[in-house]
Amino acid sequence: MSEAIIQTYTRADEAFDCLQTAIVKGDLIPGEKIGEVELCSRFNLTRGPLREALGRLESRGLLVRRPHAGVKVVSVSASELMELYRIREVMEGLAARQAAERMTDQEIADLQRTLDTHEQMIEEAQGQAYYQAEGDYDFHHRIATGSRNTKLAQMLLGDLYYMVRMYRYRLSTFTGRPHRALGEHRRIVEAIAQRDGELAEFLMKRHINAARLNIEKKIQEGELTI
Amino acid sequence: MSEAIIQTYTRADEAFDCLQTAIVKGDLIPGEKIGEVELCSRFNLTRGPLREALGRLESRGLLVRRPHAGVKVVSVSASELMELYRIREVMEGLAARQAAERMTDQEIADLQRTLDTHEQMIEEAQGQAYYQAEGDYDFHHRIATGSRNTKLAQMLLGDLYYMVRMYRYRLSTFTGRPHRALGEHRRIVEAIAQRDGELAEFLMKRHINAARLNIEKKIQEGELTI
DNA sequence: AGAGACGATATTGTCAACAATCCATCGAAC
DNA sequence: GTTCGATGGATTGTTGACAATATCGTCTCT
Repeated sequence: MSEAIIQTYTRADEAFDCLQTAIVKGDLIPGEKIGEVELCSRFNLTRGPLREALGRLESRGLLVRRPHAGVKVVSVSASELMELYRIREVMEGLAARQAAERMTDQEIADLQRTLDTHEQMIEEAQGQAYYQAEGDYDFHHRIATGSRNTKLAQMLLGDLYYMVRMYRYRLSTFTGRPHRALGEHRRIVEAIAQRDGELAEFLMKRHINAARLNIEKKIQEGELTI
Repeated sequence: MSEAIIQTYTRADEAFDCLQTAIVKGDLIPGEKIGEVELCSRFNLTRGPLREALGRLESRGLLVRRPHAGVKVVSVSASELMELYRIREVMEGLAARQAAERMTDQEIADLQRTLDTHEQMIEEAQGQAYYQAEGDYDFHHRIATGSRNTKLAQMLLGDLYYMVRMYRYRLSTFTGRPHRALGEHRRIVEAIAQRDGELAEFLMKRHINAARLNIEKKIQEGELTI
């Protein structure tokens, strides 16, 4: 019954979640050395589960560990962030194509309704970047799971998005092209609704490429500093 | 100044490597439940480092853990294996394109020499699948690192290849199209040498797609059972 | 004064014992 | 005979203490 839902959470899971959100939100500064005992007292944990969580986070690339030297949050350079977007481009392109082939009509309808609420949020917030970022995340999340490709969704949602979101929180000023992005989202969903996988892939790749170029331009103009 | 800095090996690293190779080589059967103490006695470890390694392996998707219930090696279905190849297709396509843009002339020359030795191995072994598999792995490994895309290489070499190799060991009979694969490898390297990233991406995607179709056909014909 | 070496200290890596939880077997009731 | 429930055993999760190692400060030598 509800037993299937109740996943008994272990201390290590708790530690993992705490650390992950702390890293993403920027509470733990990249490059800074962190002591295990400090982390334990900060999150009310003991070192056993903490070390297990550290192992998981290291394997996901969110932090690096040198034996006997401590852990530090990974610091990603601007060029590395651009590389992340290149990876997103091809992977989410695949996700969009497979989503067009496999999403149920129900899911597609939900997705379209979601875009409506996004549009409303944008108009209400009038430039507030946060909602746009959340809406964008929501959209890509649904496409990833809609691909029905377990490993693909796992890599996108478990690895890449957390690293990208790390930067969204940090440079709180988001890309700032909400209307344009929403239009691109709409066209992608349209292609998915028509079951045109090839077009969906093309549009998604172009969408992410545009976002990358936008960030790249702002960095070169000095508006964004990483 | 190379990374000759001896990274002190910790017990957890040792456990991680042992378990990973054991899973890949098939010493640990998918689906089977494994006790922690059994693993400890098998690899001469204590439970502390072992649990840390288990956390890493779980986060990489090589095994699943249910709290208080034990761990088991992940069992991937045939369709999921095909999904893995779809992911490889787009990611290695990107790797090939970036490799064409960024590999040094020296690396490309090395890569071409590597293919020569592969050809020799194939002729000598005359159908021995093992060498072909190793050569194939070697080739794709070099392309991934040659992309100079740290995260991309990490995802390919750290996640995907291990899951794919898991199956190569298990169904010891490999794809069995060594000459054809070698020819495709040669054309990819040729494109890289000419710095034609677009062509390299196209050829790499077609190469992996062909491998996927080959395996898919054999599965449908009943020659391969997963 | 600068550079290298040495040692103290604090931090990490490891271990073995304790507590919490699940699974299987056994028993009883329908 | 079958199904449901409880209890015992085994296994996992957690904890705190112990051992190994890197860093930092100090000292000496050039």
